[in-house]
Amino acid sequence: MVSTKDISSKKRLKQVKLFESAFNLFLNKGFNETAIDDIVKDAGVAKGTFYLYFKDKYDILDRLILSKSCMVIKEALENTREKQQDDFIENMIIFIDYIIEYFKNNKRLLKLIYKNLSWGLFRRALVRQDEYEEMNNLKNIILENFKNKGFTEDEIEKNIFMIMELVSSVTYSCLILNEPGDIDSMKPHLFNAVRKILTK
Amino acid sequence: MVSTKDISSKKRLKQVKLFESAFNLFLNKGFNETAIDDIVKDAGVAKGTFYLYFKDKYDILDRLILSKSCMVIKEALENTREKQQDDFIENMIIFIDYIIEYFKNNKRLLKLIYKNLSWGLFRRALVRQDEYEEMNNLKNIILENFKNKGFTEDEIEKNIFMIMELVSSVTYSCLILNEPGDIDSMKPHLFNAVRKILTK
Amino acid sequence: MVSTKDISSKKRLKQVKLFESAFNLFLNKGFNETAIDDIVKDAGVAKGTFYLYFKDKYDILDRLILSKSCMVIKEALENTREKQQDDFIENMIIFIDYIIEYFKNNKRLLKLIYKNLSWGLFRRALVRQDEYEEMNNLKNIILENFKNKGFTEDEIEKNIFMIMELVSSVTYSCLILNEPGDIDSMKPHLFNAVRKILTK
Amino acid sequence: MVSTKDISSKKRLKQVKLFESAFNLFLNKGFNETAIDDIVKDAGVAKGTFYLYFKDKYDILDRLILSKSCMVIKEALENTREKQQDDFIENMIIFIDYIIEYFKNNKRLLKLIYKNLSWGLFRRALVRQDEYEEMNNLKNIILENFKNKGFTEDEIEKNIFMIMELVSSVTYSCLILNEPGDIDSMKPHLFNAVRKILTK
DNA sequence: TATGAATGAGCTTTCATTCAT
DNA sequence: TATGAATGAAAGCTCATTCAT
Repeated sequence: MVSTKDISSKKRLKQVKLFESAFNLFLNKGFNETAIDDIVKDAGVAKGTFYLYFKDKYDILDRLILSKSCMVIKEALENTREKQQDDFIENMIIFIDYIIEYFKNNKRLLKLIYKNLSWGLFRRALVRQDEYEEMNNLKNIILENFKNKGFTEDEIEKNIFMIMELVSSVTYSCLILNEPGDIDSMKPHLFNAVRKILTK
Repeated sequence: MVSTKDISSKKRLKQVKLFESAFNLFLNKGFNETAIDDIVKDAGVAKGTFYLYFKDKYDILDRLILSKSCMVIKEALENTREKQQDDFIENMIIFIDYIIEYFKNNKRLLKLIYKNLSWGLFRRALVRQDEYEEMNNLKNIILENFKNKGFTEDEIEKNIFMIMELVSSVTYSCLILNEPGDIDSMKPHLFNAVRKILTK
Repeated sequence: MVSTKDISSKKRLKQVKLFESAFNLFLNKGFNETAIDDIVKDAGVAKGTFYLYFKDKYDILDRLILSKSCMVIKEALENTREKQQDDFIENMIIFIDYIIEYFKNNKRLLKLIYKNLSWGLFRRALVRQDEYEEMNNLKNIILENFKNKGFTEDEIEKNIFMIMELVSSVTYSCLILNEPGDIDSMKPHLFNAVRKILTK
Repeated sequence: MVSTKDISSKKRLKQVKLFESAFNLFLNKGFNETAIDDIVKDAGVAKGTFYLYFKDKYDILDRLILSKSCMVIKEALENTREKQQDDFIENMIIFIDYIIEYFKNNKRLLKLIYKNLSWGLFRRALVRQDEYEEMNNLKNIILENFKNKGFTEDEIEKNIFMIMELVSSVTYSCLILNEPGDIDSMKPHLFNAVRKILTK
């Protein structure tokens, strides 16, 4: 006899398999170069099954990007909490550095999610409070600390947004296009800029 | 009697027509949604003629982006020279503001060239000295002035690069995604960040 | 109710229809003059269906040639066995004559498969033992008999090869190009040559 | 002042250049893979000029094959006359061996002209008495000698035709397809077959 | 004679999506 | 839920040939 939970698991299994197959193929072949056919063959399910769980190729990509981005940000936040400093600006630098180092080792993931690694995503990730309660707490701590420095809440949000845009855009350019050079020689200037932006 | 120049003009005419048709279609329908068929029909030439002048759809896009970006940058530089201030940081702000305002009125162009409006492109534009001699002069003036402020040449290049990335990325996000809000309420913070980055 | 076999049959039906359409069109219009479009229209299936069953136009041609060649050779072998003589050389002549007569009535087929009607094909046909068990038996009998005549196995293979090349090439020339004349006035000389080659 | 002959030479020059370019490209890229565009670019003339001298791509191929085949046959005949033996069958073997050895060193040429290297071509070559007077003399000698052996003229022509077909077809198969093996291990059997056919 | 820009029908191939089972 | 055969519009691109100059 099979329990309801087992059926649900079995059902979920195909979805998970499709998700993983799509992820691997997008990373290795690229999004445009991957056909639905490739995904279902890799996942070992029928073509129709794909459309049972996902609207289309862009649907699975979006979900993939959200999932992977959340993971990276969560990791970065956890790492920052572990190494927590007194100076909140330095915590920000640690957070940024973790993300940069992560993508240095996962360039293909960076390529895939680049266009969506932004404040918007960050916000979406923070909103999913059921999954990331802890993130929310941390976020509040960050906000609190900047307020103490004399920033308004609007200023904080906009500055964080700008920093996210700056960092992701520079990281992408250095790691993927090697423009204007390698990320390591860029880091001091980037961190410097971040520090300046965050200083009243 | 038809002069050699006229023949050459006639020849060029089709290329120009293709260029314009592609530009309009890319803007209105989007790049992926525009077929070569659409371009040649709009230009009123045969399909083969397209391949006489362009390698493929990406070739015409690249040339389009380069051409339009150069134009915007040139305009911005000219405008900056006209309104030239004593303070070079303020000149930079004027330059940036011009570009932002330009794209505020040409959102679809921004969408099209976003991924390529970067320092790399700027550099390519500057390199075309025959076309943009004046730009080169201005660039030298800028470099000279920052050196006086105590920046090394490396610092200048990297900071300008970061500012370009920051500005383009924030402009795109605000104008196209309206994220985290409208560009006008972002501007003060953005300009503030730029000023901080450019201050020793 | 539809059995599994019926579903499979239905599936196969389109492939068979494509096969037949391609065969007729190749015969009547020629290979190069036949477009995939022509084939699918004639078969009454969608273009994509063609690529479900065949890699490309050359794939269907190859399979067509193999199938038709096997058929002719099989018929010729069966006919030879029916009219079997004591003298093995005469059996060979009967075999050859059957093939010549066959193509006399199917000149367009000869045109289509000529380049591939060779010892290589013959060997491939013989190898398909599951489909042509009887052919294998006959082949063994032939080999056995020539060995008795004092030929080495190497000699037999090479002589059979040469005869196949000679016959197919002369048949093609006479039937298709009428060069140097009609096949019937060529036959005595051709058979004579074959007899000489097969005589120690 | 330019003489009529010079103009004619100049005119001929482009034709010759086209001929040579086509030959090299057909050999190196293959006939189907060579576009008229490739030929005219290589020859350094305009596209329209091609159609001034040749009907189409097949026209230039035909002329190429005829020209090159005549050359090979002429060389083979000259070589045979030099090494002339008393036995006319052995002269035939020398003639055949020369052609085989020639193509062993020019496999790509063999590939190109194979379908047309036949008795028909041989006859066409012999017919061009103005260009190949000597060939005609030799041909007559051959005919004379076989008549002495008791062959009718019809028998001679048909046997020579069969031998040409046999040799070219076997040579092609061995050299290009390596089927059923290399040409050198085939030669003894081939020459043996030729001798048998030519023996009353 | 010579040019070469222009043609445009034609090609093969892809692939997201559907739907009867 | 799950299948996978079938679809067919649409894509990018080629190239022999023409013709005004």
